[in-house]
Amino acid sequence: MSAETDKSMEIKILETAERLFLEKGLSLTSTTEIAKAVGCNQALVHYYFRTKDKLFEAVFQKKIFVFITSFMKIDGENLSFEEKVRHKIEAHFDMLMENQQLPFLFLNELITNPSRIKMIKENFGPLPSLVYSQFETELDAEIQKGTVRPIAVIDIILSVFSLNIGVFLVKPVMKEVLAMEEKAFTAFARKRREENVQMILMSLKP
Amino acid sequence: MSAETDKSMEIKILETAERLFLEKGLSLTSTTEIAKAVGCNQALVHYYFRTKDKLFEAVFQKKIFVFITSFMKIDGENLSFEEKVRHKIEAHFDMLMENQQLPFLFLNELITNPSRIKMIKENFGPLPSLVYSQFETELDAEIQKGTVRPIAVIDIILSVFSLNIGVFLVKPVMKEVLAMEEKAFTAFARKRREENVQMILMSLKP
DNA sequence: ATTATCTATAGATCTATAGATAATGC
DNA sequence: ATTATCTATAGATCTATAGATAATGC
Repeated sequence: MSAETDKSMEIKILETAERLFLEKGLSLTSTTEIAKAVGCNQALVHYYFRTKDKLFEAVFQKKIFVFITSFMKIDGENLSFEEKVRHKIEAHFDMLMENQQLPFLFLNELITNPSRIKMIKENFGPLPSLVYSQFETELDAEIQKGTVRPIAVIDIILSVFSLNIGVFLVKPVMKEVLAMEEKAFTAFARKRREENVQMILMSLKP
Repeated sequence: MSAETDKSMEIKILETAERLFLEKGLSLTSTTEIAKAVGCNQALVHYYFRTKDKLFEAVFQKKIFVFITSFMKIDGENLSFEEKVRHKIEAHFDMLMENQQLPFLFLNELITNPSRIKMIKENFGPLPSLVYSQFETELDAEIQKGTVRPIAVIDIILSVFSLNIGVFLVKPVMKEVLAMEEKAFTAFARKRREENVQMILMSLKP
């Protein structure tokens, strides 16, 4: 009895759905296809998750959680502000490295179903905004001290998101146009990780 | 006889398809829906474009063209390197401002149909790489002079793309989470335009 | 008894095409 | 005559559910 067969069907369905949704998005993945990949019949998918949309929501929640928490790690108190910023950027980048299709999944949903964003907001409660305002306090202190130029948190976050996510969004194009192999891309991404950190840190200089 | 009725059905279909594909992507737009929006029957869509995929390709080509040419404008010779870079970033940003759903369309296709990238490559011939290598020459000259730190063109392009596109990708989230109106977003985007220019220019400093 | 899994099917799409009719260009 | 437009339909999905059967927990 392999580990695979040990897993409950419910979990197998969820995991397969996750894989397929990440590969091809919600609308191009059918419950029929999920069932086929799992090795059960299509009715069972609906037995456990009722509707395709609820199944997707379960996957989406999991992934949103991974995404959001990566940016919320609270660092040790003994680090300098610059080091804290570096760690946050790197944590975010590393999460993306581990979950390379994640940006595509999110962006896809942003177009087709903006209402799912509301769901995120409601489900995560006050934790993200707590972390946000804590970072804001630290940032403002640095600005007061004159070690960081006046800048809003939202601008920093947007720059980090953009630069980090951009590396993975452009991946299919680079692979095609520059005939880049997976290994070459990984090397490129590693360089970009540091490049992104440097760009952000430089942009904070007064 | 309004201007609308004057347009040939073929053009009306193409324009409507463009609008719907940009709004909801390829897979969520049916030829039935396009026909309904145009005001003709569904068979006519196929009469002019044979398949839904060919219709999409026609739209996609047009949009890719807009996207690529925005980054290829050749500036006057009398501008400094820094000013040329600024102009390129701004041209790219302005094109996105005018075509805000474009990044979503592209990213959507990157996931579902990476082979369409190949099509782009083949259809545009050597022009993009000519502009690319001309920019590379100018960049290398600056690096030689010591006015710009050693950096590859691809890194600059990726940073510009990421920062510019990021503004529009994050728009639905900002509108939802920060309850931002269209007007507020436009103001935010205008600030980001200059912010992005500054970030790139700073990152080029030796 | 309850829960998990299957078979079968209704009903709603959707794409693409065949074939009929209307409009247009010589 | 040729081109544009329509009606009708085949065939392929796909989602969701009803109802039958098998497996499991007391």
